[in-house]
Amino acid sequence: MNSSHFSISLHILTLLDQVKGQLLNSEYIARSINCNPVLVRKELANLHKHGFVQSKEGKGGGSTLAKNSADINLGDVYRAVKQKSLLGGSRNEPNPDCPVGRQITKHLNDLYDEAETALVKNLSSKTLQEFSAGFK
Amino acid sequence: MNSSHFSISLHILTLLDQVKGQLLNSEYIARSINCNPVLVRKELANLHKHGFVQSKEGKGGGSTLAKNSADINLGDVYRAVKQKSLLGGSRNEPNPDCPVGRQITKHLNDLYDEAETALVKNLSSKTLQEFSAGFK
DNA sequence: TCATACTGTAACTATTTTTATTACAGAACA
DNA sequence: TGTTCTGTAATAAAAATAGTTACAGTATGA
Repeated sequence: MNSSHFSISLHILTLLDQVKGQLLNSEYIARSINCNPVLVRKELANLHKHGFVQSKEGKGGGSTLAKNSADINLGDVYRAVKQKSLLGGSRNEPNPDCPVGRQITKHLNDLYDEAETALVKNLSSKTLQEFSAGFK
Repeated sequence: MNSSHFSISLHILTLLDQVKGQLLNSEYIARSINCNPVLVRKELANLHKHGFVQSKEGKGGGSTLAKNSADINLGDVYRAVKQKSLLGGSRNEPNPDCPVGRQITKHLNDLYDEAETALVKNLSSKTLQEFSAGFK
């Protein structure tokens, strides 16, 4: 993927959890993250698509969590946010005339899938509520 | 890190294991990977620094494994190759005036460290020999 | 009903990161 | 002593990422 998506999404979700149902707009969130509001809105669009947040358009609008933070686990967030494999994905095709080059993409993908599964499993053991509770 | 480093390093190590002690030069390796030979030499320099390969300069030179592939595990390779945290690392500092912004970097880093440890543990359960044996 | 303040999205620009290229000194070899 | 490598630096090109501008559509309330 691109790791900052996950950071930004988690930052957003944490903010939304902290304010308990209050609507936050993209400008406010962007100031906390210190990034562009459009980037926040794009990230929110993705979180919305995956059912983590609800948004309200128009004046006084903003976003809020669509479910209880205890029911959101970080592995699910990771999967929702993920765009491409964490490892892997070189831009050049290895040489098909080389026995190693011909097969390595598949072998690497298998390896990466397994490794990433282990990572996601770890993340899945934590809820947003737990993560958010660490902030005082 | 930058995931292609790991892919390239593993590709190199696999090639070196396949030819069992024969010296391979960076040009040959680069053709299999389909990348620039200088990139291969840089990657080899790092693998050399971490004791995975030996190199011989001069005419007829090249590289070879510095130890038995059964004694190289993929978690160690990952750690040798890793340059920065897999997740995390956004380029802007979150807002220190926001309670969430002020603390999130640390919280994210802790989270990422644990998740990455799970991933490395998975990789560590596999040796280069096993990986390389998958190629026929 | 109209000004205001949002979201959602697209198009474009800027910045940063990654990869490729060029170049060359020094090593080993025949 | 010419050739073929490594090792490394400097630079250029390409790709990925983030930021900006712009604007249509939606809700709000004076």
